[in-house]
Amino acid sequence: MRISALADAAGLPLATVKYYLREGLLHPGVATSATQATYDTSHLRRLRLIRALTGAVGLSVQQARTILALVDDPGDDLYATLGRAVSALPPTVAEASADDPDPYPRARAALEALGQVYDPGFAAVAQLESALAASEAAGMPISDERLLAYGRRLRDIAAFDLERMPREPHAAVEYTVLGTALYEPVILALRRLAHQDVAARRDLGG
Amino acid sequence: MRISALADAAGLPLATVKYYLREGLLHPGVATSATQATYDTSHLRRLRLIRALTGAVGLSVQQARTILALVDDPGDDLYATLGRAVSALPPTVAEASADDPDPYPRARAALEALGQVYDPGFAAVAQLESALAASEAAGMPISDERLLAYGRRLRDIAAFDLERMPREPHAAVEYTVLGTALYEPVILALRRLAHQDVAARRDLGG
DNA sequence: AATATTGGAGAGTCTCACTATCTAATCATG
DNA sequence: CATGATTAGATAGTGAGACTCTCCAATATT
Repeated sequence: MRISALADAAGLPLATVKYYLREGLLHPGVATSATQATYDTSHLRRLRLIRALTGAVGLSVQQARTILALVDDPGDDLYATLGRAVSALPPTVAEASADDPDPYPRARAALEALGQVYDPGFAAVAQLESALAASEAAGMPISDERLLAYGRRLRDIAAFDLERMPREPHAAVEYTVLGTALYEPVILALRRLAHQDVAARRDLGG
Repeated sequence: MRISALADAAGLPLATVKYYLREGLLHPGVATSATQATYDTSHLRRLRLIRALTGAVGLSVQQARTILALVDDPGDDLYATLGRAVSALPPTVAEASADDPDPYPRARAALEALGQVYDPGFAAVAQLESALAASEAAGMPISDERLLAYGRRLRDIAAFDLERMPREPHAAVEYTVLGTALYEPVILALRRLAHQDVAARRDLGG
């Protein structure tokens, strides 16, 4: 398959495919001459993944590149790889100053209330802190009760996710990293729909 | 309070505050002369809300303006208002062509499996469709089992949210619209942290 | 032989979210 | 009350990001 056929198959403008090649999101085809290369289904699959990440998930090209690089070339430590993936995901959050003894007080309190480990090195802790701070600043702080309600259900979801993790290391990384990113929009959409559904039922009931 | 004091209090550059005024995100102060106006704590609160929406929640200025307009001036129909808010939230999704008999097949099947109402006019349905399609295109389709697992927990979360809704209509709209947007980053961060926690426990246990 | 396509590089475009500059009027202060 | 600082409001400029276009020489295809 030549590049224009690839672009057609993916439903993308040729110029965009060339752009992704240039940016290193898409691996080059096999060169057959100075002005020709062939592409296969791996390129097509990759393009679909790129569009899923930059589209529905809402990543920038830079963020998508980071995620793709982790999937392509995971280290031997699933933990560290997941950590790197999470810190590439939005929201991007400023790094805490090294000398702050308690950089994420809200997140620390929240995790203690939930009985979960608090590791300030994990990017999601900073993300939680900024999300809690934003809610508070906007005048809608999150109560402990709400935190517990949310935390318990999300823990169930996370447990479900991990139960399905493939055993083979490379597949496990791919599943974990992509599953974290790709399923987030599903989760948000389901919550929004559940609001509607629960409200509808409540009204009908009385 | 004058505009520079307001900017200082909010921790924002003066030029940015002026920009929000121009864009209609921030209501004008009370003019005391041709070149002077005074601002109060309502302006400060609004600035904090704007930054929460454009920062942690990740909305564009245009999206934030839509959300803020809904909170400021809700219709008498909470349903319709929530619907408008949801369609202002990312991901932005293309409208289905009017003559398509089944524009959201994946979302329809999903909601049927969950036993929830399927209303193709609700923006979150289109968002769910695009999230499911993206997962599928990326090679990680969502099984019914997973959908049920997620759906049940998110329904619990939604039920919790609605139980806490204030009675007074204006407050209810504010709570619902802002709660939908502001708590989403919290939910994503908690899931990411739960992955880490569950994985850690699993490793310790076996 | 004539026409089309390609890889690769560079430049152009469009949107966004600010950020800066300017002007005339008004304030604050010594 | 003179003088420097601020202000509202308008216009213009900036830098990043994600494409999109144009070129060119070298093949491919017909």
